[in-house]
Amino acid sequence: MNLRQIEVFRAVMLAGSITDAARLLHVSQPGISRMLSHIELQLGLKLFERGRGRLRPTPEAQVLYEEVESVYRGVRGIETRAQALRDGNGLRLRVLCSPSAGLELVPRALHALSQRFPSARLYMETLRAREMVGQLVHHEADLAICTLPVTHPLLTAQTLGSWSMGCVFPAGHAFAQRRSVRMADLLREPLIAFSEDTPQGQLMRKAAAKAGQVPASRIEVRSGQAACALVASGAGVALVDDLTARAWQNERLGWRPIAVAQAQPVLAVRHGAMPPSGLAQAMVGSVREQLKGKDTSQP
Amino acid sequence: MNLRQIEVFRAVMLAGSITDAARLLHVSQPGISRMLSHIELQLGLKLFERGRGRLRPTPEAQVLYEEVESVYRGVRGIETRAQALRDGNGLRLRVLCSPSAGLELVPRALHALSQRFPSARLYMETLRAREMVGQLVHHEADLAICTLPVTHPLLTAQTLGSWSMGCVFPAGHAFAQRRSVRMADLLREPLIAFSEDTPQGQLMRKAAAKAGQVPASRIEVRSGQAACALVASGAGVALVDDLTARAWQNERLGWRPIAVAQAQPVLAVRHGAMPPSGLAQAMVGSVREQLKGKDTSQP
DNA sequence: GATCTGCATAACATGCCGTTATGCAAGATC
DNA sequence: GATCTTGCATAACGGCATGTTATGCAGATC
Repeated sequence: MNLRQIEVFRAVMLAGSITDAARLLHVSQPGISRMLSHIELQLGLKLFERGRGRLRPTPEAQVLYEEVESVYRGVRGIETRAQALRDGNGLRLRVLCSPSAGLELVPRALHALSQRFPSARLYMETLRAREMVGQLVHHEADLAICTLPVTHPLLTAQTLGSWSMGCVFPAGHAFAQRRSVRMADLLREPLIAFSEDTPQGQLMRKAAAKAGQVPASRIEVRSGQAACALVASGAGVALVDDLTARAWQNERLGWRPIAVAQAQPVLAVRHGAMPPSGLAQAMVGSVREQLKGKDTSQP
Repeated sequence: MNLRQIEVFRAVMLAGSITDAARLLHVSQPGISRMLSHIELQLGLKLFERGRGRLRPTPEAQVLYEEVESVYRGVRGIETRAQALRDGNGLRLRVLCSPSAGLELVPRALHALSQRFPSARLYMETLRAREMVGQLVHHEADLAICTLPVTHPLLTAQTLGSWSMGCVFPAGHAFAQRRSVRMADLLREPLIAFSEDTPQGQLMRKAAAKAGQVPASRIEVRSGQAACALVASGAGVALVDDLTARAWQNERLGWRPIAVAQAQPVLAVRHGAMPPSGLAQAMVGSVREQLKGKDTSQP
């Protein structure tokens, strides 16, 4: 018994006549007549008594009808569930991100995503790389937006865009007049920067070496947040990633890119064995959009 | 989403690959491939990730699969239920019968029916006409086997065969030598017969009038059972319906038809608005078979 | 690099399911 | 009781879903 047969049988039971069932299903009467005969033949059951100008269901038909109705509801349930999945509902998306991406990039991307999928259930958490790996591997999160390469045999990564080092300074500073800041210029400023045992510190050291300069920092920090906070309180200028810099900029704080800074990738990382949900793919696209629009917003 | 699509999606989820799903469904691989693409297009959902030589279900597919599995089970339930109905299971048959039919005719018919439908649930009850009508009208019974005409606007009747009056006598009686007994012969015997205010009494009176005879009965009874019991204890010979006579005959009791007796109908009566179940129709056929075979069994 | 496995596409056959036209039987109407 | 209306069945036909075989391509395997 196929689904069309179930629909037809149900319609005839509901309508009480072949003609009305045809109207209910928006098809012609002979189609229903033939289909019904075929159903009875195939089931080996007489479902309706013809005659006296009316169609009367046999007891067998009434028993079968209960089963048929439940299947019909089930099929409607599939359609409904599929619609919900298209709308991003029925599945949650758990996004992890590194601290710098969690300030502006991922929040903006998630906001855009929630506009596109109003009924989606979204979760976000800011973590260090080590913990990200654990959660992704154990399916405790679906997607991670990272600013540093993450390697693990079970995980797959995808480049979404890039970030680089930038210089943060108080609003009135002379750097505000330039389009970019060279490493050499930083030597003459009270510098706040990442310790060399942090990943960002390593990058900064390489960039400085490339420029032939070794800026000695007065104050060392272990997060872009701390660096920006120090700059905001007047402690000097800072070398931080541009993702963090952008998030902190306001009327008291400015930033400019570093001239020779090397671009670093922003990565989407997920479990390799489980294909991404449509929502996860949309999130990846949303982050990519945010990174693409980045260059035009400020300097 | 139609049923074939549900089957195909389920098979692919179970088999883990398109090729194996095709094997599972005993069709060719390209058919499944095209069908699966069509399903994804129609649902607007990416259900599987192709690549790396393997098919991996997306989270959406896994969510949908639960719904699909329940519908699939439901459809299997319909098939199973239809099979049960074909076997006479899943529906009960409640048969009423008049006392004379309840002695042998209906029991034999029900026995034959239970052979044909080993798993059917059958009920039988012996009632007077008045109570039969009430139970049939209120759907408390499905079918009645009557030996007297029953009329009611909601009920429909169908003739299955006929019965007539017969003569019951002790084993050694001279009647045993004849093929039939004439009314005139009964005048010379001590007669036990139905009171004239019973339907059977009326019939007997008419038959006697037709033969120009008026047998005066020594003992009057109101049931064929009582008449046969009296004959068995030696009280005389009796005029009873041949259905009852046949049931009572043994080495101590014989019976012969009455020569001029008029045939009376055996009727199947049921509710007019509700079509009969297949089981009820089979029961009607079974009773008809019993009545057909009746003439060959005895005298 | 050769081979094998798995999926996609093309081209074609077939049967289900839709259509319109029409006939017949049974109530309904006058 | 003749006629009209209503409801179902049948015939004849067309399109699309669903099957087939042949073949190409990509990635895994040895």
